[in-house]
Amino acid sequence: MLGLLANREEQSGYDLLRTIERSIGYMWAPAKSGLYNVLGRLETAGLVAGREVKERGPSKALYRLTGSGRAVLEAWASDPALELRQARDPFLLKLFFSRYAAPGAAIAQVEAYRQHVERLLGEWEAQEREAVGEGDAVDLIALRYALIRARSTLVWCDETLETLRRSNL
Amino acid sequence: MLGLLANREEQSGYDLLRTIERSIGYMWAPAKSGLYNVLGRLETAGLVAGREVKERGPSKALYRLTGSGRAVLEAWASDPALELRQARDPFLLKLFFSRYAAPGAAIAQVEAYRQHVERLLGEWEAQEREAVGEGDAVDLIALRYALIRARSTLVWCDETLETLRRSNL
DNA sequence: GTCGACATGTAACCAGTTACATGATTAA
DNA sequence: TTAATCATGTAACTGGTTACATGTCGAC
Repeated sequence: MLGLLANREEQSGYDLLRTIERSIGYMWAPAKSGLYNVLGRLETAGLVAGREVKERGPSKALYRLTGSGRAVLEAWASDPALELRQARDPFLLKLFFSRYAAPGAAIAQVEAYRQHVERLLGEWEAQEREAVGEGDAVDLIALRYALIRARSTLVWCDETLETLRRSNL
Repeated sequence: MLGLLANREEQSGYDLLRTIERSIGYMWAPAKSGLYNVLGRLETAGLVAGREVKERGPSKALYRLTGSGRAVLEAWASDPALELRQARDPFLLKLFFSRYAAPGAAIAQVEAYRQHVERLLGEWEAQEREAVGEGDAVDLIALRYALIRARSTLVWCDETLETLRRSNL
């Protein structure tokens, strides 16, 4: 949240939701209620400052980053400690236990997954084309991660489908 | 849990923890307390049956899958619906906001991440060699997913490090 | 006599979700 | 007049986590 507020002057919770959709949505997208919740807690902590605004449309609160908010953001971004979290993929877990599935189920699942990844890849490639226009190299680094992963996932899907078909699963 | 109990006769919570470590640990590994908790709830639901055992060592409960447990497992494994969850990667998020980081911080983070992924890759490759010996093709499918991802992540790390060094970040 | 593996849990907390609730304004 | 977009939240729940608590047994 702090990062999203850092280079833009004043955004409402609603604005932030759309900013997220257009930028980091593919790696971090909170639920609406959660976003408003953290915004409130950040304000209480003095890391962001909000002001009420009433102009054409329902009234809203516009938030900006405070000095201590920026300090916290910079400390976090500079901290070299890796925050690792287990990559939990329910699709993969189900596939692992596909020996207990009905015949053909594993193939159907991988095919559906492949289609899903292909759709995501298309979206991210579109985002990449936009970002290249804006010349924002850092945005691209994170996006390229998603792209590379998606492409190798497709390779894995094809390999896996072949394996499954050969063993009649 | 049901899947892990399906092809093994009777395991204790402790046994399951080690089974997880050796098999699906790289994609799903609950905390101890959580595991005992779900085991209890599965028993209440009648999906697993436990019996108390006292033999050299502290007393323990051995669980086996019940008939309805197996039915639930098979239904889940056969269900073609994709359970998708957002891949949230705090490392990537931090990198995205590395413009607010101290000079050199981004490079240090990617280097640490690269090292971490390389270590994981080594573990998984060892696991792969073991599994090939046992000829378990389905275990390998899931593991190959992790391997392919890890390898492409390393490619991305190198590409990213070069980009960062060129732009003096 | 103390270390490590075996073995099981409780309590408190945390990050985040879904479902629900409310309402203003604008465009078709 | 109806739907879409703007705008903000509460309550309940879910799927976990960490820290703590307790103890047995064998090996060295």
